[in-house]
Amino acid sequence: MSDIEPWLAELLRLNDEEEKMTDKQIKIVQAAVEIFSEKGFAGSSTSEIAQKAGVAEGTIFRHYKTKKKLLLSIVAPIMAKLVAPFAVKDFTKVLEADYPDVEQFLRAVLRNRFEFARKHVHVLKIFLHEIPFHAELREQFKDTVAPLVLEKAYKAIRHFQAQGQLIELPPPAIMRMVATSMIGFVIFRFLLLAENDWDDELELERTIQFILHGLTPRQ
Amino acid sequence: MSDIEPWLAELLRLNDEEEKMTDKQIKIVQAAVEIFSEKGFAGSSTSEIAQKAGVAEGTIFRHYKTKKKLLLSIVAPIMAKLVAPFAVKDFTKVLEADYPDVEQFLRAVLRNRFEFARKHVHVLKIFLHEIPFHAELREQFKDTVAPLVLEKAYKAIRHFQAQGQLIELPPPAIMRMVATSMIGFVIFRFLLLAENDWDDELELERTIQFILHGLTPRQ
Amino acid sequence: MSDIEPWLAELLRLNDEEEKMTDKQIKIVQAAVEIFSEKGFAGSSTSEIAQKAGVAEGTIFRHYKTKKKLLLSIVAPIMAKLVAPFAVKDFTKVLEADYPDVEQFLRAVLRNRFEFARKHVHVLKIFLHEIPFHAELREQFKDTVAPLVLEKAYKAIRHFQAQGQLIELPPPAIMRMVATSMIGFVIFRFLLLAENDWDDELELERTIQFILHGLTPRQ
Amino acid sequence: MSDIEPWLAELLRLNDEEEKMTDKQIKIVQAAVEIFSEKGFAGSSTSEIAQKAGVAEGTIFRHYKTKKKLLLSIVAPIMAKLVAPFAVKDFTKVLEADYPDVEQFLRAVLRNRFEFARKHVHVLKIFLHEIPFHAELREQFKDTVAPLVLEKAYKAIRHFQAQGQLIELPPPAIMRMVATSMIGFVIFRFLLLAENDWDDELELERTIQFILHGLTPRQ
DNA sequence: GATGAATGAGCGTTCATTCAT
DNA sequence: GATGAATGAACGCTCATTCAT
Repeated sequence: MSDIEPWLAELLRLNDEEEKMTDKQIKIVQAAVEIFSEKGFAGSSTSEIAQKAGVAEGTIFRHYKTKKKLLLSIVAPIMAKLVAPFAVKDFTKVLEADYPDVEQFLRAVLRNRFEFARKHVHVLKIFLHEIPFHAELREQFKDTVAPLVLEKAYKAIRHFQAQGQLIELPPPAIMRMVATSMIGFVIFRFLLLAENDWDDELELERTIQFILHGLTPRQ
Repeated sequence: MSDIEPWLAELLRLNDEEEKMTDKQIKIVQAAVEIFSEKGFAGSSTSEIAQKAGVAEGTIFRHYKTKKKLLLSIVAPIMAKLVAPFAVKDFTKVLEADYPDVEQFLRAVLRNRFEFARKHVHVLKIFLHEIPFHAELREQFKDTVAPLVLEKAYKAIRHFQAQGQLIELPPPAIMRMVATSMIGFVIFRFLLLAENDWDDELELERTIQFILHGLTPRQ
Repeated sequence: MSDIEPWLAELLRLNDEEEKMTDKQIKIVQAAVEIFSEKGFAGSSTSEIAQKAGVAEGTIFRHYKTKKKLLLSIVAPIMAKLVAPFAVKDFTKVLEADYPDVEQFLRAVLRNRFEFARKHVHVLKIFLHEIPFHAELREQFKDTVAPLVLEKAYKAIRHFQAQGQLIELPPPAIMRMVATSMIGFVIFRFLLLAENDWDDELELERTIQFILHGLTPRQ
Repeated sequence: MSDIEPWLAELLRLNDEEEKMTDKQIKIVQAAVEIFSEKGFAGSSTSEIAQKAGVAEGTIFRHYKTKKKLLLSIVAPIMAKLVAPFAVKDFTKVLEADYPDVEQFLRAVLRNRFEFARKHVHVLKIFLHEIPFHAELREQFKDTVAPLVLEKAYKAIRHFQAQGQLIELPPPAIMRMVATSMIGFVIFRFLLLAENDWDDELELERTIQFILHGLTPRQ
């Protein structure tokens, strides 16, 4: 039995097909993630993936008819997972019950997605890199992922605006500020940071405070 | 004489080698920028570039010994330009003389870099895409570009903190928030935005206010 | 039980091994005939055959160790069948008893082989196509099939020449004319003809008359 | 300068592009003809052709974008050449002036096409083999080649029928008999014959007499 | 300086065949 | 007997790069 990494298991569980995956198939995905994230899709060769996975090159094509389908099988599921927290049905109830103020809500979301990013850095990196070059990904994002999360996010924004906890900017503008700061935080933390003194807790809190100060009314 | 696009002229002027560039060479760079930005470096072929540029394949290699050097000749100069505003010698004097408060300074910088981004979207897109895959670019950025701009930026931050115009966070943290919001704004505007009602002036101002509220002390 | 087509049953009966053939084996042969005849041997893939036959790829190789042996198992038997009418022992007796004149003999042979061709078009097409590329087939034809039929055919030709019913050309020449016209007729009818008004009976008779006029003495 | 074989020169002259063909290109075509005719199109590999031609594999694809286009560039021109004798404008005049009786006409055609076949055996073999598998070839044959030759042939047949030199069968039937015997002769001579005592002149004359006796009225 | 034919390594993919289950 | 995952050699084709003209 091969050592299937936890993040991979979780990502694959999405499809409910994980069961069917053979040992070799998992090794292929694992190798592909590493190599794609290191060299980019177009810069990676299937022979290199096969070698790293310890399988014959033909084996890759038995499971994924083309190199591109291998990419999509890795990258497409991440999108659903990425916005999963917003997919709950009774979103408004959750809001009211669990998050009395915007700070707690924002902190919960940021923390949760930060953990998610930590688990899936490699796949997220591939996703960010390849989305401009693959129409299928862009379409999936625009048609199914983005609308879902935006709808819920705007609902939350209007909810807190009604309570006077957020300034009266149009929800898309607020959304943009928050998303930008969140994504910027994640990119900085996982893609740029190489070394030094960095305290996740502290910086996360600073980012939250920055967003809150930027978006809450001064009394 | 070929129609050399203004942004290209400006970018190339950097090297002070513009003079030496032949008509064909300019066409090559122009074609390469278009194709690299559309398909990524690894996904582009030199033959396609040659075709779009209207030159023979060999001509590309006469001017740029390798495909990679062609990329670097396009992408490397953008880095210097990107941080040019911070390269003035008497930075402190400029600060004191021209920007009495942080809002004006931030607005000036953001506006200026926004114009720059508008001119160089394609090259910037290539730059963002390729920097993770090319050590030379990363090195150049870390060794020459980043230090210069960070030094000046920290100086400015400390300057405004000393005047009580910025909250007392460590300069790198402040820098991160501002940079994240700026870059996020630019990416959103130029890479994601497809269509709709978007007012550059308005959104720029909103972004500035967001940053300011997030980073200035409440009285 | 699979629907085994009559022509196939007849062809396979040759080997006296028909009994041993499993259901799956028959499906494999059936699929192989269709695909070989449509795309040629070299242009067909075993995986496509397996798919069309509804069996696993491995199953083909359990029964026929190589792709080529599958071809030969289909094509080799057709040769024997092709010349079967000449394989009767007391050929001269049959001639004297049943065919008083050359016209009746020729008509009988042509009709009979025409029916045979109708039944086995696909396999015959494969045979014609592959014989130049497979030494085994060529050898089998030259060493066992051709001699047998030629011997009998020459006997018949000499028999009718002795009776003054055929002109005095060397038997091989006569054989060539007849064979050419017969094969030409069959190819035209089964491989070229796409559409139109064509009356088998009429054209067959015309062909017979053409051969007879060409080869019988004018009084 | 490479030794360009005469038959190849003649075949290529068709296109009036022969001039433009490089030395290597000719070697490629020459090697392709040999290998295709020996192993069939699907059974040949481009690497083998390159090796035999003494060029790099890439060179083949610089001149012929695909393996199939290489095949077509060889096989398509033969069709036009094949029926060239019927392409003369004033066909009826030629008939009346040069061929007072059907025997002379038939002999002229047969001899001429026999010489043609001698020159182009290899390419003709490829043509015969590949026509069932390539729609382009079939279309070209049905749409442009066949109609032209049939029109002229039927004209000649009716011409000789009007003079009482041919029996009153429908021209297509007559055409079929003649074509079958001609093609059969050629195939027998060039594709089947391996060795022995065979006198071209004698056998050609026998074939002509066979056709004539089969198709001319007995007085 | 510019060309484009030529190269050969390497690409993604398919293939006939094997073998543990 | 039947399966289908696995193989790795070979396929058609593209690539960045060279060099004689």
